[in-house]
Amino acid sequence: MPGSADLAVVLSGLVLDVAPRLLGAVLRHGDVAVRLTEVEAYDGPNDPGSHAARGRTGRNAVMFGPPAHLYVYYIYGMHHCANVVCGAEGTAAAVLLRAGEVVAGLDTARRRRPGASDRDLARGPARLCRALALDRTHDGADLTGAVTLLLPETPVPCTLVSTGPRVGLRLAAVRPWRFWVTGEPTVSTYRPAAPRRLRA
DNA sequence: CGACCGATTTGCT
DNA sequence: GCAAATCGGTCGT
Repeated sequence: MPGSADLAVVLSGLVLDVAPRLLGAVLRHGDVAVRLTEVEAYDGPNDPGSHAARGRTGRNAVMFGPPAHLYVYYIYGMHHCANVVCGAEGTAAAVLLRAGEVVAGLDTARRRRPGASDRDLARGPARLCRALALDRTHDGADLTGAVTLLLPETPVPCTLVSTGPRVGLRLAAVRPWRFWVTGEPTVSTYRPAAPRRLRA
């Protein structure tokens, strides 16, 4: 039976091994809980698509810290996205939590996402943060306090895990480091990275 | 200090 | 299908 002590051990592994093991895990904040159905791996400074690609900065410092902590960043002036820090301390690997299914606190999640269908409540990285009310104040939080992560008792079998290119990146999007539970309706729709607008 | 741009979502055409 | 919304991180002058 996986206790909280095991979490950091599991997450300290190689990010490509850890990412699929997060599928089916339950992330809880307050009364809202989300079962993860889609994640994306980022491999620290070795990965051109990672926030850590250009070394440690004020924003990404948490990525360089110990595993089993939350890295939450703010983007596009209006959205938050949450990652779970993986790998040994100093490796700066992380797994972006792209989508999930709300399995508890449905009413609270619906209030936070007015107009959204239940399926869409946490379908997308920024939507997931909105449903769980995660923001920059949770950056660096360990996963045993206000926010918890519970690994599945039995991992989602690899026959039910699909992989594909990462979403929304300009660089290295082609690496098949996105993992999702095959057939899950809460998985976000694939969108290739937007082409750069030509400058006049 | 100024300019550029992003691991997105939403709404309108 | 496409562009707007909106701001902090990062880099160049």
